[in-house]
Amino acid sequence: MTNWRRFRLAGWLWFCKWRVSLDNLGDWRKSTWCGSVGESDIGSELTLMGWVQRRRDHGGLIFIDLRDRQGLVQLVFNPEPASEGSVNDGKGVHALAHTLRSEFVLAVKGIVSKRPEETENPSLKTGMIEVKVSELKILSSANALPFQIDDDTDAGEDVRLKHRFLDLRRPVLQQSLMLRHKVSMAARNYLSDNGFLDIETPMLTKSTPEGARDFLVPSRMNAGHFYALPQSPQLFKQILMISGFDRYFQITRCFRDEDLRADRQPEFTQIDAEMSFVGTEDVMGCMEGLIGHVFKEALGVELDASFARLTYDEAVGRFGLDAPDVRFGMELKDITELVKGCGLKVFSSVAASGGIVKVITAEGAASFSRKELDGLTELAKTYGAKGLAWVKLNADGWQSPIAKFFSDEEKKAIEEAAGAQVGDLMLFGADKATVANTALGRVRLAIGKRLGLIPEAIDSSTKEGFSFVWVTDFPMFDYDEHEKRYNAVHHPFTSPRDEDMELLKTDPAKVYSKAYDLVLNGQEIGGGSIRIHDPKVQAKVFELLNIGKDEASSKFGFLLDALSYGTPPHGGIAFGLDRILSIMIGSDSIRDVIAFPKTQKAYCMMSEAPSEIDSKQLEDLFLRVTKPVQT
RNA sequence: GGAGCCGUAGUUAAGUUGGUUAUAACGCCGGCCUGUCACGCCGGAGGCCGCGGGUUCGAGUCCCGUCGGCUCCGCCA
Repeated sequence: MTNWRRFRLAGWLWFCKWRVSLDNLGDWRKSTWCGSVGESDIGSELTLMGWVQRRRDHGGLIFIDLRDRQGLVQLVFNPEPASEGSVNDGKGVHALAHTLRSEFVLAVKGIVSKRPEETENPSLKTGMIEVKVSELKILSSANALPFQIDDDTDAGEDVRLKHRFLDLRRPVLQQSLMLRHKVSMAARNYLSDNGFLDIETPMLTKSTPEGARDFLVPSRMNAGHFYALPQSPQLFKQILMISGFDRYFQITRCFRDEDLRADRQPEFTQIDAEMSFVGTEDVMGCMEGLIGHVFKEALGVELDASFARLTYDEAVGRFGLDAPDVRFGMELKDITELVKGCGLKVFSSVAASGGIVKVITAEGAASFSRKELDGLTELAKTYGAKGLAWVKLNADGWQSPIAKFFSDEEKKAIEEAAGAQVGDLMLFGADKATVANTALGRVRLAIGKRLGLIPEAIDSSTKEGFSFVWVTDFPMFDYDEHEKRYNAVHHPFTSPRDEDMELLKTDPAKVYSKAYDLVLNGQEIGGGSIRIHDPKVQAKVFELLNIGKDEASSKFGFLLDALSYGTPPHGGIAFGLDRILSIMIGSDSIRDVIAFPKTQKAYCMMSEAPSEIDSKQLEDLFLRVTKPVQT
């Protein structure tokens, strides 16, 4: 490079830095997505727009990976002059390219060319071609980034959530949200094609202290009165059935002011549907069609036409949980009768006092270390178990702290009931039924993971990755020992089974409902029921739930009123869209499928909501904050 | 309400028994570089060790509290 040329270039670089104004888009329009440029475009001039993924500046040659939602394409900047009449002459384009940094937004015109021999990049969709840039516009510059825009970025989730606008540029999140769009469109199309009408229900609605805590909205027009954000459109969709719409659906936000989990956000999205003149099988059948359509459209996976069924009692009895993971066996076996007279007091006394003793057998797990067993015991304890007895079945018999309490006959009978072979590990839960089932059910899942029976990453390209099961026939009520009253297991509008109607009066604890949950890979992804359409039955259920006449009429008066004006038998279901998606993409957290999720303290790290408000706003709403502001 | 894990440059991490000037990688800034694609090479800047208190001659390190993130129990009809 001559001194003169060096001087000219230095001048250009100085000019590029000095100039503060960015280029205007002008009449440039993109001709295609960066990630969609292909070999068929070779030879043609394209206009591309996107973000600078990475710059590889060789001093002479400069390579830029330009990114948009479809992918990357390599731009090449040559120092040679470009064609006449371009917005920058060739040297200008090249010099300008030196100033490019990560996440600058560019518009370029250039010729698509086949890459020279040996420089193709097979790991890139567009790796056979590159774009030789003749004209460049810098539409926007960017500050140094808090983290790399990259699928395997190493930044923590809190950093990413604070800069969610950058996080969302990562291809993996772009793809998740595109999948979300596909799922939601497929659901809409299926439901619409099957006669369901999309009808909106209010977001400002009535607080119903039953169930989850409400998010409340103060009413300026009505001092001291509050709306609640809907926990679900439950009552409104039933009203729509009573109004004669016959089939309704909505993909809608629901709000619950409860503590968060990996699979629970304060606002989440339901695919909500309701149908008239149907029974449980009609709803389940129709929804199998919905789920099948969604998986086909969104993932290209052809599911079985119908899903497995388990009653609630079977699910809890065999798997310990009402959302069973049926991808593997290791079922719970009841040995209460066998241990009634055994020498181990923990077992015999539980058996004698109405509790249950159950066992699971982990194949080949006799090799588990003491540490692993302790870990499983700790796990069982978090679910209320007092401990977790274990037996390693070795060639020479039981290796176990509890071995000495059992006779040879008892051991043999237990092994047989448990289906245990030499080399297996038996784990026992002894407690009241709910505790023993839950604890063993959870231990079963932990061992399933440990033994690889639950795959670490599911294969979302085949139906084998997805294990659906309906859980039906839930109990109507469970008894709240603290408050000494019945609670609705599903919700207070769920219909009892026809054959159990009489039991409502005599033995409510034995009444089963027409409720059903859909479980996918051990996670509840949806649930619904046939509703009560007889006001007399509804009144009886309220009575059992200890909801008095006045209370019922003040909380649900409009529904009770509506029920008495000609109500079709009806029922429906709601799916957790976020949960379905997180399973589809193999994530443990629904935050990965929500554009702007909140932290465990229900805080948005990007917008910094919730926040304090100024006193004028409070005055308008007739509110006074009593919490100490800050100490 | 409770349990556990975590918090050190922009980011991710290391930091010994409590002991000189707190390391590294990536990123950033500057220079060189015409076939790279995690480009390469040379140089440089960058720190309230989350915050507050305590123990100590001395604290990133030990103790107490607190704030924040994550996971879980309770809660989520």
